[in-house]
Amino acid sequence: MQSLFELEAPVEEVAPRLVGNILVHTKNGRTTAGRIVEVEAYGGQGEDTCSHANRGPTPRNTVMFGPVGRLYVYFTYGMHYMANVVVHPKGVAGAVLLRALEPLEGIDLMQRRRRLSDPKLLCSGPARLVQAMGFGRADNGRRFGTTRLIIEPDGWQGDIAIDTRIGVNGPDASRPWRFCAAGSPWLSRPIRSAK
DNA sequence: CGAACGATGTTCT
DNA sequence: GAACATCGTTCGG
Repeated sequence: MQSLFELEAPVEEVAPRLVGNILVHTKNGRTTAGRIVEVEAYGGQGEDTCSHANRGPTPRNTVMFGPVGRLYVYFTYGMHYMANVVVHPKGVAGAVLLRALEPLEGIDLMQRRRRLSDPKLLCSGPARLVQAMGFGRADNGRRFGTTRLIIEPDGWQGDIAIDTRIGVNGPDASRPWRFCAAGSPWLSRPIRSAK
């Protein structure tokens, strides 16, 4: 990723721009990669009741407040990790949750990590893609832009489908902050808003 | 099909 | 003590 895609902008503007780019992770000499097809935006302190950052900094969410271009990994539901790209719009916290990838490279390794062969189930969900890509707690705060962790532009030009975020509650749950590659067969769930 | 639910443990009130 | 940015399985129509 050359210029971090101008990540220092409002998170709801950065999030759709990340769709179509390729997430690349190299671990123990093996590379897995996938096209980002689904993301969600999460805002800063006092801006978004659905965001971990809403109530201010805590031990868990410190990476969200930190420098731009880092990976924010957290643990939830007693068994799952999820990963975000940290965005830094004008000094406030913000992050883009990675919700689904189209598997492109290292699919055999993804299948081993997931203990599944069905390609549709490898990266179509925030906890699934984290497992397939080999992310974990140790990757919280890791910088993008090294050979180990890259977001690669790819010239992808497709339509963005917009929806409300999945699995959140509260006043801001109805914000249209879920951004998907329109028509992609790799989404975690279908687009609902077109109903 | 879709809806319901249990697993499982960290985080914050 | 409750909630949790989920997943995989089971159950019902």
